[in-house]
Amino acid sequence: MSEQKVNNLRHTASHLLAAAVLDLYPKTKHTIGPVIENGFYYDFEFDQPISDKDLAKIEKRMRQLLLKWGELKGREVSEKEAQEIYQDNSYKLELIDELIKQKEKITVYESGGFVDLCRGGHLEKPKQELKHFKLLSVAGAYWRGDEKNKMLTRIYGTAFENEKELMDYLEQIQLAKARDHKKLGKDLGLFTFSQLVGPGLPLWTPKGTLIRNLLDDYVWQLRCEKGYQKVAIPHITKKDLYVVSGHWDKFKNDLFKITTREGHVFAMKPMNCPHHTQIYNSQQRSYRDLPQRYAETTMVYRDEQTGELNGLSRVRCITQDDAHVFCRENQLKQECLKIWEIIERFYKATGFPQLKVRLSFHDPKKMQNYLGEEANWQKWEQELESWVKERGVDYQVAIGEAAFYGPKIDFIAKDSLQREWQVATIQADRNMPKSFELACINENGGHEPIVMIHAAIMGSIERFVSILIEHYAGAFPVWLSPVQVVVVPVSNKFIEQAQAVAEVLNNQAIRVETNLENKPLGAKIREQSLQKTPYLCIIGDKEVQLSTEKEFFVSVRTRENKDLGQQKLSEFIKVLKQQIEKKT
RNA sequence: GCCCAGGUGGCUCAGUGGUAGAGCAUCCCCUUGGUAAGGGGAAGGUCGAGGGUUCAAUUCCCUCCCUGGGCUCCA
Repeated sequence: MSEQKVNNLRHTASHLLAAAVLDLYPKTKHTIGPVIENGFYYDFEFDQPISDKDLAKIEKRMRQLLLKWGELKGREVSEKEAQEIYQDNSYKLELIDELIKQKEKITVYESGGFVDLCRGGHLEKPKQELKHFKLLSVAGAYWRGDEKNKMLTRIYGTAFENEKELMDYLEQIQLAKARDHKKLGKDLGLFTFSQLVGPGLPLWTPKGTLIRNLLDDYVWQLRCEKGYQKVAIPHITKKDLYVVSGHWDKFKNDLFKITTREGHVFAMKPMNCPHHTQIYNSQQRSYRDLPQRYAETTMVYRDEQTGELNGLSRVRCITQDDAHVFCRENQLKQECLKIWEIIERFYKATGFPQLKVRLSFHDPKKMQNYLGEEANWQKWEQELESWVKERGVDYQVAIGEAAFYGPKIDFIAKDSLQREWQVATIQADRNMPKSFELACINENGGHEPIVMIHAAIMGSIERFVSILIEHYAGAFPVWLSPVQVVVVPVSNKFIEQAQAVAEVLNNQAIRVETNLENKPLGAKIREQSLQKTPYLCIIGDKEVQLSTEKEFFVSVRTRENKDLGQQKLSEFIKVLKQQIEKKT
């Protein structure tokens, strides 16, 4: 089905939704109802609260009204007529005013007695073509997306050309729910939240911590190869640091502030770059010492509004795998490309071989949001774009997505449900070096301003782990599995042998557990499957018979329900180690 | 922060104006088993917190806390 047709389908459905709502709740004011990815919505001002329990009723009315709907007939109306139609609807009047100001034609479309301000694009035969739609949820949304405006009630829905596509889509939503990291994180015992500790402050269990550390160790391994050095900084600072960096001005409402007993204002660090500049600036730097590459995985703290918090995806304490490179202009490209290389290797190993590249640029219309001169921004952005072009990768440009201090190369991963997540980032920054007067002594003995690169591979470890959990539905690759093997005796006659096998695995640095519970094998297999442990080693009479003094035999079973049969323990360990080494 | 919906044992959920139930998990006993749940028993909850209405509140009302779906924001 063509994209245009789907859009028309959904656009028509949104009109029908508005018609049904006005029919059921005549005092409602309808506002706008665009088509979005995977569906449509319509925003209303209701005179009474609407909840998702009302959706079935509205959907039913939509189907009733549809019986009377023919083609939506469009016509141009005069300014006066338009204002008359919507005399009681301030939202539509605002839209009409805008059309007038922009000297655009005002058109309305009508079907089944329902008239809506619209520029067209509908189905020709709604009654026949609009069959497979569903209302999905109710939400609040500010008029025109501005929090200063009134909050309206948004109804989300979707429509497809045939029943199968609709059902597939609804199933997709269910699938996503089943692998929600908040659910799996609990089921797999990776992290938890405590009401005493507070919202947005995850607590990591031993298993979850293991995953965090494995990921972080791998990032460090890759960075180490590129000449990075670890640094460490305190988690609070005098406010003065952020006044100089510009963060105080821009983000002071989002900082956790601390007043000392002597009345000085401190803040929990919301990012690390200003601290790192002070390490760079702790001594005079020769051009020979550059680049200085500092890496630090550390938590930052941001006073996010409670409504913005969500599982691990959005938290108040974020672990960043942060790095800052301080270098000369002529080293910038090479350093950025090194980071790019790290990013590619890391995402390949974590199951995202294809990354999309996004250039996040400033918005020329909103220069008040950025430090520095616009002409410079353009120059810096062209520079980034030229490197990306040189590498010959596809990319998109996102206006207004830059950091306030510089443009970014952002990397976007696509997960197994085809959802996209912004992950790694490389940012070239001349503003903060200027604010902190970062320089080096160059070949001529002069002070030369330097450039600073901000680079995160995972970005936020919390968020990255949440993406990984959902990407793998909790079935992590062997190298990341908190428990790689569970050893299970068929009955307690074989406990001793099971423990001996586990010890061998443990001595080979395999993460192994034994399951000696008083339960039948089937129950233990079920547990392995639910916990997504990659391998189960089964020890029973047959394995004991095969085993010798020098060599244990085990029966191996995978979490994918495959029986790999009896094999030598040493052979199994070899296979395991290969998988861990190759990170598969 | 804003709109809507929720919060009942560790988990998933039922239920009621007269202070609570199920399944799974836990613990104990029996069973000693071969590829997704063996059987029995016990223990476990001031029904998110505080206030109000009432003879009586987990249930009705208010405030707050927390969670979810969105919106706004995101260095």
